[in-house]
Amino acid sequence: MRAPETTFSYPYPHPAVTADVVVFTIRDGRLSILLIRRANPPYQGDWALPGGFLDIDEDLDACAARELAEETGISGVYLEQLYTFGATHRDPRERVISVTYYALVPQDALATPRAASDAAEVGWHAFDDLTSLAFDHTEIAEMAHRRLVAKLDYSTIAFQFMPEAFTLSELQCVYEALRNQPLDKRNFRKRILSLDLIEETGRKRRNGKHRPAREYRVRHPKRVEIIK
Amino acid sequence: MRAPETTFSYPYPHPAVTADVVVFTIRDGRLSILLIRRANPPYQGDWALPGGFLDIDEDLDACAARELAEETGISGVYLEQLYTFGATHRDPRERVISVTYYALVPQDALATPRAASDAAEVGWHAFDDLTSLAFDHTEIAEMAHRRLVAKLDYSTIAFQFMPEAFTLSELQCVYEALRNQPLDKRNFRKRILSLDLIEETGRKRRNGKHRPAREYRVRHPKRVEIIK
DNA sequence: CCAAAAGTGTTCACCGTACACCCATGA
DNA sequence: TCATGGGTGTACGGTGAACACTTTTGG
Repeated sequence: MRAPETTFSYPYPHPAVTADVVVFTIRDGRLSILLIRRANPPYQGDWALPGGFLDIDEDLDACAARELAEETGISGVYLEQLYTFGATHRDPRERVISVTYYALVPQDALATPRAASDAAEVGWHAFDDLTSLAFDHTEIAEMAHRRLVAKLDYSTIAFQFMPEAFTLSELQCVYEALRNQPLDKRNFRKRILSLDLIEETGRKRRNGKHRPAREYRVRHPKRVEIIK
Repeated sequence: MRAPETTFSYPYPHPAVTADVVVFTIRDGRLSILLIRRANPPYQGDWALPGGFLDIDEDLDACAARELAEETGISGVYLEQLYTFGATHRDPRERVISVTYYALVPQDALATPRAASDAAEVGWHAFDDLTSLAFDHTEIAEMAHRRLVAKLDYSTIAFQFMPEAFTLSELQCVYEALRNQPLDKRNFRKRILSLDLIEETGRKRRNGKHRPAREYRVRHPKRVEIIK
């Protein structure tokens, strides 16, 4: 550390620090992310990730959760740190270090996210249709997507997208949306059930003019963690 | 973003930002990390990770590389961002956000790292013998270790520990040190060679009173990347 | 009885694992 | 000739992938 230890704090200029969040969900069978249209310059009118400045006495994780709640009304969801972006001119106003997170929101939990005062608009956007976002947020969203897809293979992260009760077909749709490819129904069900992670609720889901599907729930919701 | 857009910069206090690096190598068949004994308070006399404050016009990655070079003389090695630690009181002096990295140093490249002016001492320590470090650096080192071990399974990261020319036995020692368990020689060689990533140099290594070992090198040193 | 999604087993190829002996060299 | 690490092949079991038909309901 280069700080002169005799002074209270490091005497050189400090950068600003923000937490920004890539919020994923599955809507209509498509992976989607939540964006905010910027009400003010820079990038006024562009879509951006929810996020904001770190309070000086606030933990990083708490900042991400708070900004998410303030700007979109979403709370209580899976939230994990992704990466820290700190290129020197990523924000034209001043030096800003962005500690980024990604969040996974269950399919049903969303109704409509509410817009906060400093956001002109909040909305879900299909990930595949993203055009360019404000700042370096496109790059951030792409990294979050790569991480999410990679984690599918060695974790049970996909369950974070499910409501409390769900059917195996719904779960399969989530996997298919994330991988962007169809899966074999029999192999999928075999693999999921062999994890011994979900159990039948006993109820059935009537969903149209066809055979009703069994409902399942996660056995121990507290620890839907990495398996492997 | 909550910043009033009419002012040039965010008017609330900014935290300090540091880059800290967990430097790994293999010494005498043991995974080791490079530590610096702190010359000044806080934690005076304790061992800590190399690292230091971010310059206001410097990229994060550049800061990590610079601090590593300044404090230990090591440069040109594999360096990857790990995680960002930002608990509110992790540094007693002021609010400090630590963007952490880990580095992998080839076995031979090291002679002795040189100590910088503000470090009383620099030295390699067997990872398994670590006692507690300054700040939250123990936690950081443990996370880096978990990441390193996890990456062994789906990447070719272990080659970063190898000098330009090496034998298969040496490579196997590296894997064994990282996993902390012995591997079958035949299976190991089969797996490594099937990657088609290394080639014989044509030379042999004479290393005592026994059969000489073939030397290998990485085929395309530029892209020893994730394989899977 | 027809349309639509739910539900169900078997076969095969591949890969990771277990396992033991001969080879080349220096002393 | 002996001690030491270098170098080699096969057999087995488990896992992931391919693949098609019957069941249950609503209209």
